[in-house]
Amino acid sequence: MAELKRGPGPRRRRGASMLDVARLAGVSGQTVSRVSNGHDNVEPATRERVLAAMRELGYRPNRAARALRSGQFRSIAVIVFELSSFGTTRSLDAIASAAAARGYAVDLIPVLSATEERLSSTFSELGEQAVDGAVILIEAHLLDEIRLPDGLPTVIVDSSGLFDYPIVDTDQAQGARQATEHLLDLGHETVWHVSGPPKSYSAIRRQASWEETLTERGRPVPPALAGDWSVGSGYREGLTLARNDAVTAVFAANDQMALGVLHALHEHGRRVPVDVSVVGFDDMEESAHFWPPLTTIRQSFVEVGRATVDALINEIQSGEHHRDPVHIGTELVVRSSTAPPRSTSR
Amino acid sequence: MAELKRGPGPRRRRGASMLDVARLAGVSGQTVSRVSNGHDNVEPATRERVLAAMRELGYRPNRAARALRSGQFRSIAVIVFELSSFGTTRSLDAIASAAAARGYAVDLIPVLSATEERLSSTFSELGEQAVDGAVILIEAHLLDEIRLPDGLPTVIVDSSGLFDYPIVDTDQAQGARQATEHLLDLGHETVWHVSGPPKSYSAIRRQASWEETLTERGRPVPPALAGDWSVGSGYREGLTLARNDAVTAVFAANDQMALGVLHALHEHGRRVPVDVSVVGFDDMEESAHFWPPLTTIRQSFVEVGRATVDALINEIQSGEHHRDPVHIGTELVVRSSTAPPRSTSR
DNA sequence: CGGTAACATGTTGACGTCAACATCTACGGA
DNA sequence: TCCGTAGATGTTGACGTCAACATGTTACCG
Repeated sequence: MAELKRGPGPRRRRGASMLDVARLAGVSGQTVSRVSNGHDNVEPATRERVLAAMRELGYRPNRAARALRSGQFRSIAVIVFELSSFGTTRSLDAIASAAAARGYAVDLIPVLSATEERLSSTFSELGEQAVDGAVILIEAHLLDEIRLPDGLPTVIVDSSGLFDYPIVDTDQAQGARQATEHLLDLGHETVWHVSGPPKSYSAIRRQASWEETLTERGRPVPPALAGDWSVGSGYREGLTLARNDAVTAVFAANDQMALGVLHALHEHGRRVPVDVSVVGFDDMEESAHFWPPLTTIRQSFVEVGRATVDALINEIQSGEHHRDPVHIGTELVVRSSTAPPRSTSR
Repeated sequence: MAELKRGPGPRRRRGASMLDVARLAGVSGQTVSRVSNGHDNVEPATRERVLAAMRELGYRPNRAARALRSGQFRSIAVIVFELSSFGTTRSLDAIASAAAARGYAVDLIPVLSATEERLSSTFSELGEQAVDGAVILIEAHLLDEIRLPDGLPTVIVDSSGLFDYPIVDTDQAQGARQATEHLLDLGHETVWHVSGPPKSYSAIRRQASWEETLTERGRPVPPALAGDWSVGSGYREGLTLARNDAVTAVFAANDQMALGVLHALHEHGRRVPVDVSVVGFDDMEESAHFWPPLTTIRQSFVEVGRATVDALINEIQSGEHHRDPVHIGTELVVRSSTAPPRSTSR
């Protein structure tokens, strides 16, 4: 009976392993490992032979095996709510770059917005992810109902400080103060505020600082209008502001809502900045080309991302828990959406 | 001499393993594996005991071990150039969601924009990533100089079709035709075009389709103005258009550039849509609140993401290579930035 | 009441890597 | 000459999981 011939061994899909390289180079697997990891106790000639074999076989170390052996995945999870928000996107970008620079991969874990119930299941699955740590880019309040996996190093961006995790964030208070003071300094009697979602700590802090600044200066504090970061909410609240002739200065908690406010003001024929001045927060790329170009508060997402990754990787590698919050400074960018009030009434 | 007491065994950082659970439940590791994977050949009572043990120990399967055993990582890489572009962000979001729904993790691999040289190194490292496949969200032209890892299933979003990888993309031609025809139907003599970067295939196809539509209708084809997707470039080219009184209709290859064009037109006192009509492409959330609200072409990033992930996972699991490009339809969204020309000159 | 199918459960080994330890070689000093 | 030593290289086993196979148990059949 004819033998079953299967060619030169079963064509396995997997790539070449260390042992394949070792065989080809006529050395032991361990030597390949040493070359692969750049250890220096290898004869130059041997190293050459091994490298050649690697090249010939297209050898790539298997990360799964490495991770299994070392217990480290060299990758971190970033948990995001949705990417539509400008800030989140930029933070993610910055975090990914910073992580890559440190040799860590980034696992993107999206949480469905509509079905928040899915959140907890996502989190419970997080424990199964092949990651050494996690960055939470979600509005922190959602964490109330959530149990983070025990023992997984975690850093939160945007938080109340109520949680026992390191926190990295833009200095919200500073930014809101800069925005408010800029408008007051121009001569406005007071400043109205369109806030972010009432459960976001970033939003809360921006609002608190706006209020504080007004109070310090002895100005009346108008009721804050609650938005949700979206352009649409800015427009909605903007309509209210547009109808109120007493409004001469508005501080929106982000640029997107500021855009909505501009839209509403335009629709109602209120001129910007002649009748009403508007300030945003974020300095997204588009803001310089709004009509009129938007005065805003610039925050450094790159720095936030770098600091976040630093804090996380530091905790992963040292096991230590840095509780000190890190705050990244902000900068006022003046464009043409702000000007002195038409008639300085006082 | 006193013994070194170290408590109840060395406190290992690693979580409980299958064997720990097995021991606690008084069964073999294999039975735990069966419960863990939902096989049904386990006595209900035993299953209960195992589940209880899992709960008590907080057991989570180790993905590295699973991956090593099975040769599958259940994760895919998404290679992005930068996240600043709206389209990329939305695609990424959609891909991440679709992948999560299929039980795959997403590895975000950023490629530095400034140092394009880093690109190839990133790619060579890609082989080391613990992924089963890759999605390329980069402008495909960058791939010319790049060697993709052999044998790694890959899908390209935005491509010329020159590569031997499955391609998924919005139907650029259809969208550009809709935009151009909308303006012509309003009575404009012809349509000017601010294109995307000349090396992006999406941009090329939008431009080609714009040109073709004009030609079909026997209209003059003005020179295309080359932008690079950014607001700033839209503004720059917009200045040229604003100075030219012959321009009554503009089709910008994306909403961000359209915003720049609006800015330039405003600055030069050209009214939109009275003097000039403008159409964008993408329908980003902000577009409805530009001033005036932007008429644009809506593309379904969700569908593109889903189709991309489907194609990729399909290839991963079946090993088959679908070469047919997938095109996702577009939709014209009419807002107030377009209107008939002031005086229908003919 | 032996035989055996059907099912629950256990045992073994291999996936690829690398730390720890074991050998082996070459060379210098006494 | 012999030993010690340093450096190169090899051998072994374990990380956690799961497919394949082995064993045990029950129950039903003729």
